[in-house]
Amino acid sequence: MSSFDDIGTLLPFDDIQIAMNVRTPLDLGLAIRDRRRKLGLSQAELARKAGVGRQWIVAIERSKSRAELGLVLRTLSALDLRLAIQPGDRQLRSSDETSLVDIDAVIDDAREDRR
Amino acid sequence: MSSFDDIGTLLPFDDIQIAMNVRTPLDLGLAIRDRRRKLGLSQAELARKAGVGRQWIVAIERSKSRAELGLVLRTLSALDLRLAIQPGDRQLRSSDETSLVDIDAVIDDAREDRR
DNA sequence: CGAGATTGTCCTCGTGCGGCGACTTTCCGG
DNA sequence: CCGGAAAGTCGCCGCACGAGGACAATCTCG
Repeated sequence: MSSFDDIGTLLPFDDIQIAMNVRTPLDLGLAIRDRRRKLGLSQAELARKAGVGRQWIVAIERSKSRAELGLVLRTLSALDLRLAIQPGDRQLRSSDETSLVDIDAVIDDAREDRR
Repeated sequence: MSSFDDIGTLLPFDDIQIAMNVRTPLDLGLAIRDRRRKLGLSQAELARKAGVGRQWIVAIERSKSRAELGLVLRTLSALDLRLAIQPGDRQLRSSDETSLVDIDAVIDDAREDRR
């Protein structure tokens, strides 16, 4: 799991992160942990502010693949982080037949459950 | 610092969306539907490419609050969309006591299940 | 070195997700 | 105006989520 795939995970942790791509749950976990620490919050505090269980924070920070969206959004909000959708790199036209993900790769991907 | 106070939700659907903020599951649903349409994909096709059930696409496009993160990421990937985390507007210092979300608001928020 | 906080694990339990099949309804072209 | 595709609904079912309690590791200070 190379930390630096592309643009993701860059923008060091020094002070502020300008932006960070989220391709996998791992990316998200790192971002959350990083931010939480910077804000000087404990997992318990963040959990309370975000309205989730403390356990859940632990799990999400360690790249929980199947966390539910609502909680993620609340957590990010509690950390004063924003989620943005941007167009990907691949420039596809209307009826481009690019095999985006495809079932095969997905099944493979589905294998990566925990950790 | 951020020159763009509210980059969210702007940038119409005309051709391309430069960026769109995701504050709620609804935002996500709209973005997905919009993008899918532009790519000329049916829900079934997208479902197959993203490796999710067709039902799930229906649900997510109509703002499903509790969808799981992994599927969302796969779907966005299938649509060639990127998720990015950005610092929020609120500039908090280390031990800022800003009541971010707080349990009360959360319970309230939890009420908004479907639609 | 010990006390308290912080983090991580294990467990149980209830609730709902997500996939799938089967329809129904809406949309759209010819 | 008809027929087929796309979109949406309903029900069933297995399985994992997420909360919370109890504890075990760390960490951090005084």
